[in-house]
Amino acid sequence: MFFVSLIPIRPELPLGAPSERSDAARNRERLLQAARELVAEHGVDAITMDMLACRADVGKGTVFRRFGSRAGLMMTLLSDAEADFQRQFIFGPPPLGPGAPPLERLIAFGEARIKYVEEYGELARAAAEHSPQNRHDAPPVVLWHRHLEMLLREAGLDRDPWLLALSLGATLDPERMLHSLRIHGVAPERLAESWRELVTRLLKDC
Amino acid sequence: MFFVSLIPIRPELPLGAPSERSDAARNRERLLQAARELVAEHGVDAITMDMLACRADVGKGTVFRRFGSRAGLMMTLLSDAEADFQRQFIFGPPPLGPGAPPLERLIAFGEARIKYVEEYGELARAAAEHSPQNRHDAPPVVLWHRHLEMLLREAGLDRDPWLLALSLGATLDPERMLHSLRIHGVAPERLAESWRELVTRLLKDC
DNA sequence: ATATAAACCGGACCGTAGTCCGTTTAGAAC
DNA sequence: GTTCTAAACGGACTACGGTCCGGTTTATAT
Repeated sequence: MFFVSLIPIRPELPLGAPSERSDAARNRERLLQAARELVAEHGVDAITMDMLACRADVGKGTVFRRFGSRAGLMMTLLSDAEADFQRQFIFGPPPLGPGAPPLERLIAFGEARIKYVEEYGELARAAAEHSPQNRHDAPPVVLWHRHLEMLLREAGLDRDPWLLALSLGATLDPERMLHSLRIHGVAPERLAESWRELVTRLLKDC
Repeated sequence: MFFVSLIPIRPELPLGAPSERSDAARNRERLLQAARELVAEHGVDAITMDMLACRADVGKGTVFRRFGSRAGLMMTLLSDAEADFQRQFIFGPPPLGPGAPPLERLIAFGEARIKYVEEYGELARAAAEHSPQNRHDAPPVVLWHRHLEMLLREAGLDRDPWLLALSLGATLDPERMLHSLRIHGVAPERLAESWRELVTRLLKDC
């Protein structure tokens, strides 16, 4: 099977790539492994960039050259899960993938997103922190947005589906859902049920 | 006229208050004036707490004792506008205040919120930064949320209006709307139109 | 006027994200 | 193997939010 990296969070080979130097590659692996270990041990919110540099036996500058920022590191850690999620709603089986009616795909999209947040929510939140740009215009976010917009159009909602998709995206925002789940103790099923109610009502009579 | 501070952002007299010392009062005034000047001169995002302390001729510790945090400072700067907004949708004339049917009140609420963000968006965003707690559970946020929930109930939406209100609140989130307005250049009227479309569809046949 | 306690003050200090730049090293060319 | 250069490295440095604590000021009681 041939895996396409649909919209990579962090394009690793910017198209004219003079292939990575061996020490760089080695350090990247060390950093990623160290990062995963630290996340497993202390949780996303507790790890600092110095910690990571130390654990990977690497200078701080190296960490930042590799990932650009803390958010960039988190995006990199998320990229596999993210690519998988993208594959599912673009190429996967219905109702999440193509083939089902738009309403059902919308419902499935929300449900999948909720599961994603249950599993990777802390990472996703950290990947968007301290930067409205990352939060709203990161490539994966734009892709979800376009997907929602397309489904709305398919369902016959022609009045500014772009902005409406933004509203729906806001409902599925990781930080928001995580807050409901963790702080207010809302059950994931209840979130899903509310999402279903929301999109069902929206698409009625179109 | 007697102004009630409905849900103060920052309760200034915690009910058993041994009344503020005169030097404290003087410093508070100096700080607020300096803060407003700095915001006017450099914009919300550019001002730092050191800058403020320096401009107000006050120690840094004093700034933080007064406001608790950068977000706290911003809340204080917002509190007048916020109290006014609250008064309008609770006591003001219809359709924003009581007296109009729920759908019209919802529409008016969104429109008022958009105007608010146009005017105070940067402050509002800064007041919520770096703290999901502030962003989602600050007293004013809880109040808007309850208001939305009440209107949804009045309109006959009985399936988990609490969560549905959360979704609507997400649509009106200052950071999100500000991003649409400033970065994507969406016209306020278009935001308002989209909001109207959203709530109208949601409340149809209830 | 004086004593006393509580509230307040200031600025040194800390942790963390992010930058800078002199030094090292991989790898290509010869 | 030697030389050369661009890329990568590392860690000192900066900026900023936030904390701490010894000294000072205010208000009150006597």
